Amino acid sequence: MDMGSECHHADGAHPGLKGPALSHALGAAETRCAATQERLTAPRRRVLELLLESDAPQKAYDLIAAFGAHGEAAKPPTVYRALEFLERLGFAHRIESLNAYVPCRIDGQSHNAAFLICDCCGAAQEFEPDFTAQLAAAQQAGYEVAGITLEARGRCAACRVS
Amino acid sequence: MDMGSECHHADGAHPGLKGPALSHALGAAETRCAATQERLTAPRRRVLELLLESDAPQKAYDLIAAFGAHGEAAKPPTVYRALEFLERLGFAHRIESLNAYVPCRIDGQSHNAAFLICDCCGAAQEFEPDFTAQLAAAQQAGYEVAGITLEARGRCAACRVS
DNA sequence: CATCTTGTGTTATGAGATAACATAACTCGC
DNA sequence: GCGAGTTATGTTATCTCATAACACAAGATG
Repeated sequence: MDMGSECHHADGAHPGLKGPALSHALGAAETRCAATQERLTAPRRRVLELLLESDAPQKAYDLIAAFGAHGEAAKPPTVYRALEFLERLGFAHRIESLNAYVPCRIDGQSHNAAFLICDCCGAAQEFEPDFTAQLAAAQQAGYEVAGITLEARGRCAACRVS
Repeated sequence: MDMGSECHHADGAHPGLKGPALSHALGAAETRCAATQERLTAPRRRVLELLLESDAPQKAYDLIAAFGAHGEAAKPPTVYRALEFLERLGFAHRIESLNAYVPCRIDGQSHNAAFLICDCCGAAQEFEPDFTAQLAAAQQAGYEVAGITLEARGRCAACRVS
């Protein structure tokens, strides 16, 4: 992952999950899938695991390279299909401006997402979007909105200090 | 440009410019460049012209193919550089979720943009964004925001009728 | 247990974007 | 005008990102 060139701050905001926290998050995903007749199969679970473990947005080919337990790469469709599934169920989001993926950090799955992306350290913090104003504008224009994504770039608190 | 598979509505919202209207828009761009010591060189002007003429978001390789006056294609860097320039000056926007480009339809150039994208006919309507709520959320998280883009997908008024 | 549907494995290729380097064109001071 | 510095372009090659297409396997349903 390209961290930008300006600074080398660690991303303390989302350290990535490991051990029990990781297992718990994966278990919760299992539960939610079971409740909706969806199948969290091995490759899907593995990709979600990789996303949850990481502390920064992951490129598809990073996931492909890291997929195998012993260093073997996956084939691209394996990972892209898993990502498609995870996005559909709200377990992951694609950050368009980065061509990268993050696990969803907000509880209830929604088709909307909003990110604060640090140009400096590469961190992407998800926040609960309030799209009231934009939905009103859309309605006025006669649009029926199916989903909104918002991506703000700038500098995070840690990088502003330096 | 992929128009989606569901419908075949024409995009009446942004018919694309031609003749005097096109010349006027290009002239205005010249003026704004002159005012800021920027150079609207031939390739930049040509790419802006192609964007203004079109009635839908244009893929980079569409622009590359259409670049030459007599059907010859441009080399990719020619068009990508022009797009970079046009984005920097606020004459064009990239729509991340489409990998496509549109001319700016809002007067004052800003680093923010918001789009309503029709899944059905492919139209992308720019609207004046009110990011008050999101900027407040960003500030609370300690972020210094340099730019925001918002992309809403759904169905436009014309496509909802059918 | 036949069949339908959904998911996976695999190969190949398509689409989107940029690195690197040489050349040309502005611009500014003289 | 003209040399030096800067900005833009032309060109080749390559890199990154994503999907089409088809065969096979696994779970679901009657």
